[in-house]
Amino acid sequence: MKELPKISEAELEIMKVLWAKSPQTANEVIENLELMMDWKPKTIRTLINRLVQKEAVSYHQENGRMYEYFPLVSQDCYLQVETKSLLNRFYGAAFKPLLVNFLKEEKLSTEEINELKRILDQKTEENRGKDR
Amino acid sequence: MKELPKISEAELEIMKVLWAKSPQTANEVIENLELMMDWKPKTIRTLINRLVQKEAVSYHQENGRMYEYFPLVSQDCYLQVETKSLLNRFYGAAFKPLLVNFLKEEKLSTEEINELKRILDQKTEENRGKDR
DNA sequence: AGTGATGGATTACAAATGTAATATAAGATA
DNA sequence: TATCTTATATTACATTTGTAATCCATCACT
Repeated sequence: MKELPKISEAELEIMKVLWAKSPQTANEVIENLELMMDWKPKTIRTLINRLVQKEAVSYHQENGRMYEYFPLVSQDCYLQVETKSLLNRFYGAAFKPLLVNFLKEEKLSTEEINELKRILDQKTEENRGKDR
Repeated sequence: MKELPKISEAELEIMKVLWAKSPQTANEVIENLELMMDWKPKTIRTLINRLVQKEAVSYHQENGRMYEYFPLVSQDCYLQVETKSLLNRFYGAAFKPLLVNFLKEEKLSTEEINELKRILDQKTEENRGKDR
């Protein structure tokens, strides 16, 4: 249970790129992001460096002079923490209203609904015997 | 569809207090928060003022010289926006993985599971005929 | 070897945020 | 009415974030 570094909005874009594929050189990350984000290359390098400082990202210098960057925190881990944080910010741990709101608001395809139901069924199973 | 003001982490604590009960005077808000937050009264007033500037909160001067503050944005509205924002930050609108992760991680009581299933059933109904 | 290009390190600077203190004005009090 | 309280308004200042530009070292080329 290590402390997760606080990753800002802009920095998160970098993380997403590295989560999608890693390691990547700074230039690769820049190439990926320039399209979407309209950021200057220098800006992107700054963000990468900040992530390194925060120990959310690290790098090694495999072959040449260029670094290859890779994430130190997993997307899963981060998502969990962020989700809980959203919850806590709102309800102090009462997650259900969020979920309910969430489900009601989103337009889900029949297939998606079925997948979610399957997950819920599985949780019902998990509860059987423990939950009484 | 008005633009929702960006509410910071600390400011959100104020909002929570006002969402729980409003209107409240600054002093009431302070009383509520000093326990939880270990903030100086002046700090809390600053936060309230910033929320007023951002038009997330307003006030009227009902009886005495003290203002009574109340939220201008509803918790529901804010929660929706924030949830979508969390989604977008992670998946760029592909919400399903979040939901799945969410459901998997949380320990739900049987009753809660059933409530969620009911909602999903209802959505299945809504989709019938439209979704094919 | 000298020079230019380029990656990485350092520095810059405004806006937002966290965290208050000081100043002011208007009731409460003597 | 002069003064003290106290609520509100204004100001302060460090840190984080967004958004880069400049500096420095090294590799590539002539």
